[in-house]
Amino acid sequence: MNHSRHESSLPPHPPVPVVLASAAKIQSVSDPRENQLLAALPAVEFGRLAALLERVPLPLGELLYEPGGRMQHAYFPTTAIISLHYIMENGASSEIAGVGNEGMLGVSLFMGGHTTPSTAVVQTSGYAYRLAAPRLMEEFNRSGPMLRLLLRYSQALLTQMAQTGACNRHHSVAQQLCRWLLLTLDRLPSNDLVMTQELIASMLGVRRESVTEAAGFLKQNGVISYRRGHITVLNRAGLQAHVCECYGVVKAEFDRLLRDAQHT
Amino acid sequence: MNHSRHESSLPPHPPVPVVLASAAKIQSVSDPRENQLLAALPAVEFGRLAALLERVPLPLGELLYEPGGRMQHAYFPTTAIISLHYIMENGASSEIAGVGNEGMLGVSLFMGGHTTPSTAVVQTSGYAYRLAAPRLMEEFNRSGPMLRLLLRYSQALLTQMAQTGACNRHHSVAQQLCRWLLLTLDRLPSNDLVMTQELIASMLGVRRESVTEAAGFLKQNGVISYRRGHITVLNRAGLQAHVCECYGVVKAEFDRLLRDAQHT
DNA sequence: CACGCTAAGCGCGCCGCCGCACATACAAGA
DNA sequence: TCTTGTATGTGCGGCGGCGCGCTTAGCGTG
Repeated sequence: MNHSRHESSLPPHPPVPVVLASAAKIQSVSDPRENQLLAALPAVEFGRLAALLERVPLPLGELLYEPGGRMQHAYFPTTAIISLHYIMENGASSEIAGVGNEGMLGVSLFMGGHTTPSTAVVQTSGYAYRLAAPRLMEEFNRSGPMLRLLLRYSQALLTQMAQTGACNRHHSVAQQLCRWLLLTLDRLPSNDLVMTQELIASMLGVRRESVTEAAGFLKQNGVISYRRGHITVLNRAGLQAHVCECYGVVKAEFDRLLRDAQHT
Repeated sequence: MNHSRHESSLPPHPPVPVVLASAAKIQSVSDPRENQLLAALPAVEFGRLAALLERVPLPLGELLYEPGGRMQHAYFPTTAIISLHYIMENGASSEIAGVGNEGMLGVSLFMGGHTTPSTAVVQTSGYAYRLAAPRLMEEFNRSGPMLRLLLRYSQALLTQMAQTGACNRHHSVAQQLCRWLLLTLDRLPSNDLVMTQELIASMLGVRRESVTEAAGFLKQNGVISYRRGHITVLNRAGLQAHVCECYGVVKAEFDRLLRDAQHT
């Protein structure tokens, strides 16, 4: 059910250099295949790319892309999570999609627009492999597995965005918080997220106090616990009991993507 | 500014066979290039496709796709408008994107998922050219202008979805109504839309009464007028005065798509 | 021409979320 | 240990949108 690669066997994050707290597998072998898209590539294609991939640390809050900018790299997160935001003229913001080890940042590179109106910011610190835009395009233009994989991922991303939009309209803050926590959990090796309520609020596009209330509710039910900047999920099933259907739809689409990718 | 191909020079729709009311250009030459994507194709590619395109009438309300189904054709609307919906478990629905003569229905065909969780229904009756899925794929797989054009369109669609999602979160029903009217207007040859408030409500994902209220406000300001099932825009600038930024962003992205397509 | 269907208008009370203004913690650094 | 910054908790009034039930009115049909 949980498609993350390891259970909660990791030690809790050291509290101090928060920025690198999630660079969990520092002492383990670092392998681009921790990213599931890269892992889904056939050996030939992966071999071609492996030497071109550059492992980079992504500290919390780093801006990877701003509207109007020009992207130089695609990013394939392994332990990091990147959040795609919209920031509206009045300053209000919403997350429109998240990118973790199941995906990549930079679909606009091969979609051809070169720019998007969204902002990309690191939501959970960690590592990613990045690939220079021209290298990505070379591989994409071979019209082989890479093209098919990236297009397939784009569709999953599309689904995520559409579902998030509908969820914004029809579901409560508590439901959306559950959705967000579950999606984030699926991208993390542990049950502990380094995250303030304020940040979550800006993701969901709601008031910080609304998050406090929803989080308080979950805490009372023993689903989560938290302290200053950390949230620990105690009971995953509890989250699933309160979440709306949107989580399941998005999750199913990502699962399908990776299943399909087996026979690419 | 208004990129529709003709001004409001058409006669008002005949009231009776509402279903075909917008098949406005029945007596004029029918040309696939009324669809702007097809028009943007270089002559060679267009020539290859022209014989494979089949002109079909799309009556109001026709379901072109349902979740879990398998799409057999891509549709390139000329006078019709297709709406992509999400229908949630509790029956609530939201439009996540619209497709008019600026685009196509069926990106999932070449994205590779073959299915999407959304529903496609005819929002404004009219005509479209359809292309059998295998024919679309053959052209797409030539990795030529068609591929680049469709990918570029996918990105515009992505932008539209993301923007709609954020708009759902942060803007009022009145603003969203203006956005919806303007986007629809841009896809129509006239200023008259055949549309009940009930239908608009289900698109925006709000109560019918909320639409009534917003529409009443616009009517009082002389921006629109309406009667049973028809809405006429009297003052386009008035709509733009009340709309949120979201319209402009989506519009700009479509314009950019078509501008880029010139040098494809 | 009268009927009936359906679109549109209206008025409740209600609820969820907002915006604001505070009051409390907690944790890092001096 | 004390200070200070920041994260979290809480309580208010207000408002936008909901759900409901009902009325009014346009339009096609018989």
